Amino acid sequence: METPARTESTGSAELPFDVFARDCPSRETLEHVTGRWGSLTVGALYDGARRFNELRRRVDGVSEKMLSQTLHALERDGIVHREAQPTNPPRVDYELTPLGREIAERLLSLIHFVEGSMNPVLAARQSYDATRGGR
Amino acid sequence: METPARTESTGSAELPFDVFARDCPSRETLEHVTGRWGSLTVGALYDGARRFNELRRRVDGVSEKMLSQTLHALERDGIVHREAQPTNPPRVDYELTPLGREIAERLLSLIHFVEGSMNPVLAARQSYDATRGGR
DNA sequence: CGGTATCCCGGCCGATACTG
DNA sequence: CAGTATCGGCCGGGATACCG
Repeated sequence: METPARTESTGSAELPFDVFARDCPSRETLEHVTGRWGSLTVGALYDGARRFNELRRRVDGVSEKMLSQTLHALERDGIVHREAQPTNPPRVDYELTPLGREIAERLLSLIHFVEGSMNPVLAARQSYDATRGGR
Repeated sequence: METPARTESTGSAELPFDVFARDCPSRETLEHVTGRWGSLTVGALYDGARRFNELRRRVDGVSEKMLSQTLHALERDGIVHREAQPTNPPRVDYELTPLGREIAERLLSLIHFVEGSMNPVLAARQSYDATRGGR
């Protein structure tokens, strides 16, 4: 595994990869992971391996195309492992890699916090809308 | 206004808001926070208050329109606080609310981990592309 | 079951111009 | 400086049809 080099200050010039820079590849990977379907897919896989249609049911609202596309991007980034069994009917399992698991932990921390913060958020929205009216 | 006595803290039991459900408002807020510009904007504000164009420079590549739109969504959700001073020239500061700061911590944990994982990610990409041949 | 290929629409997003 | 208004391209993403 890699060394947990402690870098918590933003704007640090020490890291070779800076997500705030427009051309940094880390921005792409971050979007794969935080994107509309990426975050939910990674989150759904944290429980364990799942099959395609199983995943599709869990990530409510995702289309076949988008799930397939999302899984490919995540597989390419080494976040998801795809294991196909040449049986009939075919069975394919998707599961997080060790890297993916670490990402999922941090993602779920965020997701759960957001879920638990929705009452304040909804209150803030009402307050905002009341103040601004329609504009 | 009557306030629900229920705590908004993370109770491991069944949450009223489930991001995996298609119609849950938490999914919108999650997207505001994890979206292409939302994640970078929240991350950039973790250091402290910033002015509009200052923020625009920090979040490399964002347009005025998208930054404005992103900030409005975050403000409406109670994640960012906007403070305008009626001076000339005008000066407007954006800063995270306490809620926003908690979200930013979790987001930055993810961002920094992704930045620090880019070498394995890039290696995985090359391996994937080599296998598939570039299709 | 587990996908890929194709069509196509809505809206995300950038560019530009304008206001206070 | 701190935005809003408008236009237009492009692509995210849903629907459908089709393969192994």
